[in-house]
Amino acid sequence: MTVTQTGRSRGSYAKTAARRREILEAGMDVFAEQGFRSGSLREVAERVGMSQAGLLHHFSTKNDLLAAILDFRDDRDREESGIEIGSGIEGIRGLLRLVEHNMRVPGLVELHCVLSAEATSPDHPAHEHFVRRYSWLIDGMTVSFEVMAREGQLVAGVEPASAARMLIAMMDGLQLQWLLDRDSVDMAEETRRSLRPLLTVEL
Amino acid sequence: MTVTQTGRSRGSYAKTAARRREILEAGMDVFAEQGFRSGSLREVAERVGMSQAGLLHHFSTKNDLLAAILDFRDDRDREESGIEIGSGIEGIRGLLRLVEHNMRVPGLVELHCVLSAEATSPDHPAHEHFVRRYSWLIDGMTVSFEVMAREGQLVAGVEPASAARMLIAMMDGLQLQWLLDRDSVDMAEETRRSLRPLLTVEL
DNA sequence: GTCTATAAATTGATAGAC
DNA sequence: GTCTATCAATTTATAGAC
Repeated sequence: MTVTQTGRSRGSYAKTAARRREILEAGMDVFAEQGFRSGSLREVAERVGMSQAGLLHHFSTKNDLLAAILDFRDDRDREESGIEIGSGIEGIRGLLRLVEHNMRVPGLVELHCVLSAEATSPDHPAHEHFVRRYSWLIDGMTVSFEVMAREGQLVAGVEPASAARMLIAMMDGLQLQWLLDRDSVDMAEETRRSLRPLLTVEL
Repeated sequence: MTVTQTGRSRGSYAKTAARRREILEAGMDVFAEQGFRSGSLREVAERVGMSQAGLLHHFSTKNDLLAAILDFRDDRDREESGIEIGSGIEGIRGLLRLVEHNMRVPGLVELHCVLSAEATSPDHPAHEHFVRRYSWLIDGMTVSFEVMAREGQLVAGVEPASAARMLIAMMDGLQLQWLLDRDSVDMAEETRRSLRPLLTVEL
């Protein structure tokens, strides 16, 4: 695509991008605290110090903002786990790194917890997103456990598909417990502990 | 307390109780689908065929209705699991019965999933309720696993407190996966499978 | 016990000035 | 790019008739 730059300075592009980013972060906070349905654009706008109409210049509908947030979150997760899914034990280690990082960002954990629960409703604007995400994630982890099984890293009798489901379920359930009482749970340690009886190797 | 019955027939009591119950059930449906914060009293009222003001005669605020729903749900769970928490392997079996029953009532599973996520927010009207509920539940299951450890029903090296946390986390996480795609998961079977490596006995 | 009417607040989105 | 003003819809809760 050829773009003809007509007087629009790099500065204004950068500023707009920075503004979008600010809105994105404020949106994540608000939707984490109140959920998407009951979080308001006005509240998001206030937190970045602008009017609600001003916000809608950057994201033209509330659903647009949600979509941008979901993309942003997925990118971050990929960076933080730093690994392709489905790559044997390194896939599991990547997920554990993500859990460790999550314990430093309660807001993001709350966002995931609240949005994924809301999105179980078929008419929620993020429903399809979460259905796809979980199917992708569990399929990928199943492949990882299959690879591990072939390399003798899995205890006999452990079903790769079940182990994958179990690991993801564990992570989600621990997040809920952690959000309700942060001091009581070490998510990463509990996750490792629950994997140990399934593996013949150390993580 | 002495009550002077002045003309009020038994029938009208029964009718009121039945009405409250109808509202309760409709409320559970609405809050399951839309969450508490964004579910509306009007919608609940419509589903039982009455006006929103009429509903408020039975539950004088929205929070009142929520509190009644939470109590009702707890009673049902106790009945359905049919067992005291903290009683060894029977405690775990009770929980498994509850999981089996839950697969026949998706609405109740969705209600729990959505409300517990919403309630991680400290200013949510159900926050204290869920904090207490989880601490009670995990403490109780910890005792159950401790009893099992003493009776040699636990594999060596399994921490009762961790096993308790893990079991609850697993159940919650599987509920989320099940709500997003009901055909893909057998919650009860997956839960049993995840417990097997921890026990020296059959469930 | 249930209704209509209404108050008072909040919501997402649009129009148009600057 | 941001604002003010505004619309139309929706919310919980109250007042008061029947």
